[in-house]
Amino acid sequence: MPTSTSKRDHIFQSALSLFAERGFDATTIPMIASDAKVGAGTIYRYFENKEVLVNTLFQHYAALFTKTLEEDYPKDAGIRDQFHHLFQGMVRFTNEHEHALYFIKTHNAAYFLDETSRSQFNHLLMILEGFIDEGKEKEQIRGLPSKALIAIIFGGFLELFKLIRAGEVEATDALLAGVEESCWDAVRHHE
Amino acid sequence: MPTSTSKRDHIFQSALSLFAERGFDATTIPMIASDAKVGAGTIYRYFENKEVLVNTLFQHYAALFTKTLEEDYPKDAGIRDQFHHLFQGMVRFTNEHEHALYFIKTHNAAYFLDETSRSQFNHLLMILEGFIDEGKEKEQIRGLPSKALIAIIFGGFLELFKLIRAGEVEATDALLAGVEESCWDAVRHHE
Amino acid sequence: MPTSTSKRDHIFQSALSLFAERGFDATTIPMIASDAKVGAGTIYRYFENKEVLVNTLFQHYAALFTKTLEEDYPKDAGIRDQFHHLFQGMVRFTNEHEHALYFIKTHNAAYFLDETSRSQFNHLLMILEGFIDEGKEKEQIRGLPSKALIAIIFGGFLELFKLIRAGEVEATDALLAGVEESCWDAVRHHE
Amino acid sequence: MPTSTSKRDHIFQSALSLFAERGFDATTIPMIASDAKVGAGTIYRYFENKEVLVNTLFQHYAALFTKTLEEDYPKDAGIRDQFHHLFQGMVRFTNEHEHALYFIKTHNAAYFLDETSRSQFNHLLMILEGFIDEGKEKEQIRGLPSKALIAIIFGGFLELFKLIRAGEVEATDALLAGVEESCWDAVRHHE
DNA sequence: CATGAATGAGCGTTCATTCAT
DNA sequence: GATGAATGAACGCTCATTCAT
Repeated sequence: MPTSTSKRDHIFQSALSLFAERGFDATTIPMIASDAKVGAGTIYRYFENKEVLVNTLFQHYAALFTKTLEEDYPKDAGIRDQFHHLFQGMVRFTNEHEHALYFIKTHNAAYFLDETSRSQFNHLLMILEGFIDEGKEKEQIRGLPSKALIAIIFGGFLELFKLIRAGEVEATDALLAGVEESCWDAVRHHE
Repeated sequence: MPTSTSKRDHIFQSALSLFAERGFDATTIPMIASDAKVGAGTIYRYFENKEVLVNTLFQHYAALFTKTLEEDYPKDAGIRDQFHHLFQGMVRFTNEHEHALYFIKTHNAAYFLDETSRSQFNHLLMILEGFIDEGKEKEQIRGLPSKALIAIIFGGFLELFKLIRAGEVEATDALLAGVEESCWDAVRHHE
Repeated sequence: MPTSTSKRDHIFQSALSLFAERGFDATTIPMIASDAKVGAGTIYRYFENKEVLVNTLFQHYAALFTKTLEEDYPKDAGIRDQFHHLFQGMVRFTNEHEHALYFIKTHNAAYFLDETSRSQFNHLLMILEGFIDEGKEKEQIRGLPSKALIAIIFGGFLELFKLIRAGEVEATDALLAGVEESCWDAVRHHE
Repeated sequence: MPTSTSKRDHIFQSALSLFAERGFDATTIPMIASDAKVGAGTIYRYFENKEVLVNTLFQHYAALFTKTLEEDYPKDAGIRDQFHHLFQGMVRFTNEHEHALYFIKTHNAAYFLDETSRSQFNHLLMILEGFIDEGKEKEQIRGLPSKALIAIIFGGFLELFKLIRAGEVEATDALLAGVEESCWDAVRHHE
């Protein structure tokens, strides 16, 4: 059992959930260290400094999320099916990595992100924008700024998962389907 | 016009715009003081400490926003008109208090908010939920968790205003109407 | 009585004597603060950081020493009189600024000196080298590398003052004259 | 050839050259370990801690230098020949142990030296003082504090070797002889 | 024996807060 | 009241030292 790998993982996980819950600036290295049950100095064996840590984290989960969205993407299906694929990707990804999407959403414009992180995030945006632009061309998605439409989708989705985590709502298939439908109605073209 | 009142106001305004632009943790007291053109010590004449300042600010604008939404609320009009009233309230409020809604949205789950701030924010949510619940009863709003529906509305609205501030989009009436329609479609009941 | 000026001076003096006694790397900011009887943070009101402090110190005393050497320099006198002037300058300077010359000598090649400090020191060296080169031309100073000759003069002089400070030797005029004569014999041309 | 002895030697040599080049405080244990091609922990098998290491090093080379000066000392020769012997000893010692004399000279007053190191260094000084005192008695060396005279000799010699190492000067026999002569003139009695 | 991952004390530095003016 | 110089706790980070392997 490789101890060092598990230590790096502990640090990674603690940093992810603390950054997601409190934000980068309000999360201290001692906090991460104590949450990960390692000495403060140990963090620096695995990450050059706090900014490298947050960028590594960001890139890792942005890439993972991108992969989730791209995998088995139904290129030739209808817009609605493609939307379903994307929405299901968010659901699956959030189930597997509890804080990751919230962390990405709340930190994607932060001052400390490096070029790699920004372009990683842009790649992610472009996938979503590509979908939306294609839908606009086919007149199946309404003619609003893509970023606003993406924000609506993310906003609704993340809020839903906050409620689920808080136990205020149960994550039934019906609920998920309902929110998907709501988001879809927000973006689709109505005659 | 009493000087001290205007000093308090300067501090208030500077704090609001700095918290909105940089976040609570990245905003220092000297920054606020210099932006407000007062000495750093002066801030402590009006606010016990930084957390009291941010909470006062939060409560003030949450209350003001609440008031804006409640004022002239068309109790007896149809759901769609009520929705329009609320959406227009957001527009008006943002025009009058540029950074306030963004500040509220980005700080409403922060670790430093006290009980009063949290309940103030809950009160705001409850107004919106009241509207949504009434709509659900009349089967004109879809049967989803109210908080998720509110998130979608806020999300879309704020994203729109970010784009406008960034100059990526022009704030035409048509655009505002389009986003209002999108948000409405996200929440309204479709047969 | 301007308190702040005296605080800056206390910091300056404490830093000078600690850097001279322990060296830059072994001197901590808390040490300087406690020696100067100020809070650690106070040092940063007057000096941007530790490197700026040491460079300010270096430049200040290098300039002062330069001035001492240049003042009333007997341009038209003989080499021996010029040497006497320089040696007396060292004596006077060290009496007025106990640790300064030792600090300059031990830190003049340090990695943390900035361009200004280095050129300040080069200017000082050039004065001494100018004297030596002139003497070499007149065949009154021996044909050895100027830097080696300067080192001998400084070395003897500083060692003398260490002994005086340690109380191992009394600073009589006779002693000073003797050391001056020894240094002079080390550099002068003998037939 | 026992491995452990060679490891200790590697550590010793690496520590010597790093301390001489960068100074005690700027030299880290990992630096020494990596230069010596051993693990950082291994250093602690041979030396209790960093201060013990530097003291051991200091005492070792101070003793070796002492031995070099004492070996074949021409007790019955004239003062000038004895001086030549000592000066040649410095040359030989520096050729055999490149950084040792510079390390001794730059660290002989350091805060971390223990009593043994200080007395070892005093012993070295006393040998030189013995020579000087004898010369003073015979009125062949001038009547100045011995330590000041020794400083001049060391100062000139080390400055010479710095220039040689820096490539600013070529180490010819003529140069060595010239510096020896300069130092001798600094200490010898002139009528 | 030798290693290097792990630790935490202590560094340089910032900034919320106090208080003499 | 208003100020900003002064403070020191706490930050991000380094490195001497330990100890499980």
